[in-house]
Amino acid sequence: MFSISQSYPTFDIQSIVIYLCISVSTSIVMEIKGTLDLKKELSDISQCPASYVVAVNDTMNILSGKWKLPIIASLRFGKRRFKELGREIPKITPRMLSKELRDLEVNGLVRRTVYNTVPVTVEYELEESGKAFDKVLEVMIEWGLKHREFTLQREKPAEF
Amino acid sequence: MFSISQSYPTFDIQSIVIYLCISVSTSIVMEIKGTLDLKKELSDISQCPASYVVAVNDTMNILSGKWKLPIIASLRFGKRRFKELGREIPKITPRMLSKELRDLEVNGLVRRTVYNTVPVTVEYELEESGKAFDKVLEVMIEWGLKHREFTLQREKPAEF
DNA sequence: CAGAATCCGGAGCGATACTG
DNA sequence: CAGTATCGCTCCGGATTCTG
Repeated sequence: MFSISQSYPTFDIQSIVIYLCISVSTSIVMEIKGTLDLKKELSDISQCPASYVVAVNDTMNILSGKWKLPIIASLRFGKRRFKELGREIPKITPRMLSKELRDLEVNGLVRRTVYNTVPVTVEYELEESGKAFDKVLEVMIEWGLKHREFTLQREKPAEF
Repeated sequence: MFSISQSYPTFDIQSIVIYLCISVSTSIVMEIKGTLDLKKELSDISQCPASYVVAVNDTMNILSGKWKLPIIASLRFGKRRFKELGREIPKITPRMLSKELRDLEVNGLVRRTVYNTVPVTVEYELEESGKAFDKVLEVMIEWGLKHREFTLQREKPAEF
């Protein structure tokens, strides 16, 4: 629906990598997050390569944690209540479900709605960003399939 | 360069999610990996939705670990020796560098070449899959930027 | 129903020292 | 140079119990 080159003309995968080296060690990322004015950061977002680091870091935060993906996956089918999620996601405990849902909520991927019923009803659903996360999943699948295909070809050359 | 719909016509993000629920809990994935004949798996790869789970799991294995991304990032610039990587990636210890490099090697992302010099010289470089991983990074960046943009707009609506 | 509180074991990672 | 070996800690996540 929209191409990378259109939206972010200065996108250059080459330029990010050096920043990535220092990114995941969380020092610089935290610095940027903490001290920078958010509005200013937004205005620079398509120019500054450092923003790429933050972007990757953001994505990694979503990916981190054992249950984030299953939860997002489950919510893709539509609104879910706490217990429903617990049933749909095998082996997850209420503690983990609660924690991961809160993470996703503060990160703006999931919207939490409380209804004044007795007892209380709580519904979770994906925000725009949560739905857009499909794109990341798609590429992960695509790469994973390709990678497997490639690896199998290389590892069994003498079989034929 | 190639679109998902072309390469994997049966690709359906909807069908994967239910599988994803059980994927990251590693039970089914391990089952598939261990018991299935690899050749058979390869032939089914564009049909079986379970392969999506494995694919995502593969990608997650790459993403896991604090130093995998920095290492890949560093290797994108070309061949590197052990010590060079150690210098380019801040704060990484030889122990972790060694461990993560071996992980990447057995997963087929990095090729390790030993030269018969005195003392020994070892060079690391990205395999095809490693280079192709750019695509994943790109989308992560794209999503991260969009996500930030979207989140900032939502959180500061009354400012104007 | 929708969680919070507490306890606890293991994996992941760091620091340091050593080796072919 | 290119790693390995050992120790120790932190924190993620599981199990269980309790609450508004």
